[in-house]
Amino acid sequence: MNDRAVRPVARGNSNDHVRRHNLSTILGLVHHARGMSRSQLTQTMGLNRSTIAALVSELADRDLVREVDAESTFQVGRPSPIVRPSSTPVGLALNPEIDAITLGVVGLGGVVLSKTRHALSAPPTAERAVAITAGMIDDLRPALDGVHRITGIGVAVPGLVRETDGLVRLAPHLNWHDEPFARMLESATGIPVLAANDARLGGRAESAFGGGRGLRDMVYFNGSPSGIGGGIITGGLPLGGAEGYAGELGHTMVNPYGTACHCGAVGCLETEVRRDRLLEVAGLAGVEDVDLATALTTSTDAMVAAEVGRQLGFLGVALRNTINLLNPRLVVLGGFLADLLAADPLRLGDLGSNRPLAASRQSVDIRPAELGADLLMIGGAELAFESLIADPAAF
Amino acid sequence: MNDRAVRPVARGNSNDHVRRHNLSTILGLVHHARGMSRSQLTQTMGLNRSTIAALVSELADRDLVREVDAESTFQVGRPSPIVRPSSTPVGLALNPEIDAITLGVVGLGGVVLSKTRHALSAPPTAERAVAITAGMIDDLRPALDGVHRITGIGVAVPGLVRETDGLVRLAPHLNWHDEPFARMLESATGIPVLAANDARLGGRAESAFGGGRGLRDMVYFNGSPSGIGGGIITGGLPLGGAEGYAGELGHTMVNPYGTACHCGAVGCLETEVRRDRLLEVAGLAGVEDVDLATALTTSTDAMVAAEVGRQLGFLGVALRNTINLLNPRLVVLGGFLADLLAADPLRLGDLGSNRPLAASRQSVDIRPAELGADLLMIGGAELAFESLIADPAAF
DNA sequence: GGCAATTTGGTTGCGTTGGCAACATATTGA
DNA sequence: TCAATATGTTGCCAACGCAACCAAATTGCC
Repeated sequence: MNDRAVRPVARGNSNDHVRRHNLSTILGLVHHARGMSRSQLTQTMGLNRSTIAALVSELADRDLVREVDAESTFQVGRPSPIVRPSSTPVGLALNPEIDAITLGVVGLGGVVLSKTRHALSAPPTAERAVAITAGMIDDLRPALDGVHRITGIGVAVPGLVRETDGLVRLAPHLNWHDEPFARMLESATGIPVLAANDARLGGRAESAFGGGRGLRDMVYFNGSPSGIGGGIITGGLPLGGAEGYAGELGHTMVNPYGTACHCGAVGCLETEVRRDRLLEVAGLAGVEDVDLATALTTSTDAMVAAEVGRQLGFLGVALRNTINLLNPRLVVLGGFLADLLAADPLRLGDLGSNRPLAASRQSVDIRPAELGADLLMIGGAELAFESLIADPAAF
Repeated sequence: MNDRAVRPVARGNSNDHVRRHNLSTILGLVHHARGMSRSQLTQTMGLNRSTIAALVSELADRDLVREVDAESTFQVGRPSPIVRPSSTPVGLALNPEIDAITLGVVGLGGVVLSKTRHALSAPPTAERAVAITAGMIDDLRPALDGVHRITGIGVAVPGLVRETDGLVRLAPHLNWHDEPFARMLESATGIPVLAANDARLGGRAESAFGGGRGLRDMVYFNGSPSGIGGGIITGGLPLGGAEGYAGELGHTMVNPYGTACHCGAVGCLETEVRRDRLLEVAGLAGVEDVDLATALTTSTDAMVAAEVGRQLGFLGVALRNTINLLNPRLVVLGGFLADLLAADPLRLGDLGSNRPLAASRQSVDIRPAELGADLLMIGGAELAFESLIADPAAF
């Protein structure tokens, strides 16, 4: 591992890049804010009015944004037209799981237009997942043709994904090992495919449209039935690391005398903090459509309180490490970790003997996720929109 | 903490910015590579020859770089002149410690031109540190005047520093609490001052001129007599977090049954992995100028081996967490952690029951620091050069 | 030693592009 | 009607890419 890759950061900038950058910035702002007035754009970007007008009109010509008259601004002066994302471009978001494959059609602004769930009796192989997805997309096509344009497919994978090429290194519950899933789906559908870890995409979604809107530094912890993952945003950008494996919060060591984890280590967060154990002590094992949060908050059972306390203790260790390491402005807890937070909100606010350094602690908020069931659809679509937003003129 | 700061990332780009960006990129490349040929610059930046020539000549006019003839390139064709950083601009690097204040004069390219150590009998107050530093700078001025130009002062503080304004939140060993050190030194000297945590600056130095050259994702662990700190580089940039407190690797939980730490938590890395304990078991407590690495590697004492093993175990926990969280290409161990690594290099290569996820583990190297005693001078100077490199035309 | 091949530099001028300032105009609330 | 805010249009300027020319320096072959 001595390749010493020359960093491609050092790029020269030319006039071409300027326009690309400006178009990209406008589309990104409009996408994430779901619409802004032209004067707001002018202010935010610090460019001239005429320049903004020209840029917006180019985006409108390409049907990437639409200008609509503002209604009742309640302020003096000529009203500035609102620039909204066009509904023409859509991203497809895919989430293969052990018991189903979910495909979403998502518009700019993170609007989920439709969501289709294909139930499965057994975990699919990569080949089968590709075939099923291709079929689902074919079924969608009549409804999309002529109205929408697909910009790409973003896959939220419950496992480790090499983001450079979408190789699924390991998805333990799907039993996928080194499957070049993105490439496979790309050749089956002819649509550009990007893939990433599901929790990382959840983090991007929360950052763009959830509790992390406008924040440059946040961490998302996702608690799923099969484990704990995470997504980190620093400096306003998702933190990927060398190959896109960053954010594995579930494998933080929280208990040296804990259980052995499938990853080969001992006492990982995800071996100690588990949804199934909470269901078990709450007497909800096997029940469908459980409301874990209310079950935990209303329980008077000492066993439940003990297990909640135990798990919050371990979660606190991971929070402490993460806050010390990354100094985020916000930590978002999603999935069953939000239920755990609801069960004892004060516990994580203080963190007791797991206190991060005072300075970092004072500037951080710990909150439940705002986005619900559409989280992974929105996150996946962020991937699908990535190249569109990076260079709108190319579309 | 609900300020929801609007991210100032969304900046428009104008033609002015293009030139600024290009000048900055060239100066940054030349600084970090300590010289590149013009044709290399042309290739790396992807701009036209004439453009590079014009940009380089502007930098040369401002005496920020110098073009010298290349000697013996061993390849056909007209040799391309080497663009080297000029020695005129210098950054001052300051490192206040409990027993001394060290001030360095550093040229572009990270070349330490001089280093002055002012020994102290007791830890200085912030006021006294400012006064001493101002005196040291006055003493330097005759030698600098007419030859060098000071671009700024970068302070490496052994404590938590709010990087936005250089407020020292807490430097436990200096006993500083909320001292606006950067502002104080700025008004005393009239020179722009930036301050940051010492380990973070060490990480920047290793990233720019040490083992991390050219790598976009690395982590630096620094083991000092007073504790363990760290610096993180992701995507080629130092990771600061919301207020610049990121990188506190010393407060990762490694032992839930460990010692209480001054930070209020229990079992932090820096309470379990300590230089003084190593010195003690090696029978070197109180000895001056110890060579801990050789002492540890040559020792046949079982006590020494046991303590080394114990500490490497805890260090392994922190490494595992960090590698899982950040997926770095390289982990650099500095200070006494490098000695610990030397004592048993294989142990950290494997990490045993503290194995990071296979994918992240396969792509990471763990190596000792390359930069020696000048580490903090070089890191501090990086701060001092920051504004110069960001906008060379302003100087 | 001489010559071709190769690589890069120096200079100039042209064309393209994007951003900005200035002017005139439109819309709204008080 | 006025003040405030915003848009539309036009002409100018700065920066860069590129092409074309010539010059320079080096290697390697004859």
